[in-house]
Amino acid sequence: MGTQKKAPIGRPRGFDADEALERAMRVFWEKGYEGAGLTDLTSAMGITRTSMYAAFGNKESLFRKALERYTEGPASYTARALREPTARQVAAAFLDGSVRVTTRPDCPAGCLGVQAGLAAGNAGANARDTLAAWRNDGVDQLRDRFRRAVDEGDLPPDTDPGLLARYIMTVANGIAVQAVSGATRDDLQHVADMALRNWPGA
Amino acid sequence: MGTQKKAPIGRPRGFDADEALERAMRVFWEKGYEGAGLTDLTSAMGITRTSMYAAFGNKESLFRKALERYTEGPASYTARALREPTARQVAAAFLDGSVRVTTRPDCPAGCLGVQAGLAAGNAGANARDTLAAWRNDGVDQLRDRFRRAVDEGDLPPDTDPGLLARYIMTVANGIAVQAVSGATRDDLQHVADMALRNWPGA
DNA sequence: AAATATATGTATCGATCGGTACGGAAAGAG
DNA sequence: CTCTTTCCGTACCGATCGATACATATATTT
Repeated sequence: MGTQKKAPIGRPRGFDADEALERAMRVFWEKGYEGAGLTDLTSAMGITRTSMYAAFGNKESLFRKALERYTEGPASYTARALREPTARQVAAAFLDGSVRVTTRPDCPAGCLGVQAGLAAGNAGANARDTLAAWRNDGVDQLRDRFRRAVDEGDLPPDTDPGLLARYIMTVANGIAVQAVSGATRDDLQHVADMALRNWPGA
Repeated sequence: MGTQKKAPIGRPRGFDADEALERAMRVFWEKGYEGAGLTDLTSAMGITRTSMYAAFGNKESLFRKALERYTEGPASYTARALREPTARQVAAAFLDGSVRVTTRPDCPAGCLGVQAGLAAGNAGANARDTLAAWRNDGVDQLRDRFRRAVDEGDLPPDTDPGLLARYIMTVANGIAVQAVSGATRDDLQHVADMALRNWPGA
């Protein structure tokens, strides 16, 4: 008994959709939304155009799913950082995570959420807006967490949680740009440390 | 006597090349290298494809010239900042300039040197590398200036000029990303101020 | 077995990409 | 004037863009 998964009707797909999405994420990460062609994507995914469209809809929705996977995979340090006990530890974990992810030797340099589409033509406008919303969502999450820290007395009462969140995200975004410019992990870890030397209240 | 400019032989061009380059720069700034099509560029420049190729070579060299114009125009705050008397003032002028340029109401949001091509496909690889070199050149200039400040006793002798330069550029790059994410000039000015609170030695 | 439903592979669509061939137009040189 | 040089406008090139039509293959359902 229990929920036995019934085999879906029709011919089963001949590839692992998760694995294919992972590959697509890497391509978007490395080449950006507009720079990643369907040929790049499908050849990296190991499937044909037809299979991609059947499984993921179109390029734009493939990109959105790839961004979700990025959020829950490489960028999961964000959610972990938010659970740190103090605001200072939240900020440190967030920046350290940014440094590590943007300089992983087995992944493209930089951050998918930044470099996949800061500026775009008509074809990439939706992806660009999706990414801007993604980044702003990160700021909001940090702000809410810092607001709680103020309420709890973890941060001084005159602290501006929104400003602090914007500041941390700004440094993280800058780290992503520097990573794709060739800065090393050591370089950026020192930058992240320096960015936290002016932490309020301590 | 004197250098009297002799009219060039052949039909004179019917447009202002500087003005056309300025327009092209705006398009690259707004849409990025890959996102800016020849149709976007030439229609904004007010000239035909043929005239563009005759005057600027091709898309890539047009982009390089547009980046030079950006350096000497909107991004000229960098050269001015480097001439400030103290390292602290250099850093403050550089970040303030970043904030102002990336949030000008009459220009696209963000920084051309960042958003025009962080990630790119094969077609934009050269532009991406050109931009990375441009950003790294900025870091080098800041580092040299801070190194001089250490020599002059303006900064403590144990200061790492390269780290300080990387830090300032990281914040500036992050400001550019945040500007294109919708952050306001006030938001980012506060971020810039916060980034300088941990200035070494004072 | 036949019927149905989904996946795959090929071959291609119209649109757009960056780049150009070619002929006419507008200037100086003779 | 004619000749030469350069610029401009049209019309077009092959390549690539994202997306699809169609036939075939492989599964479940009846």
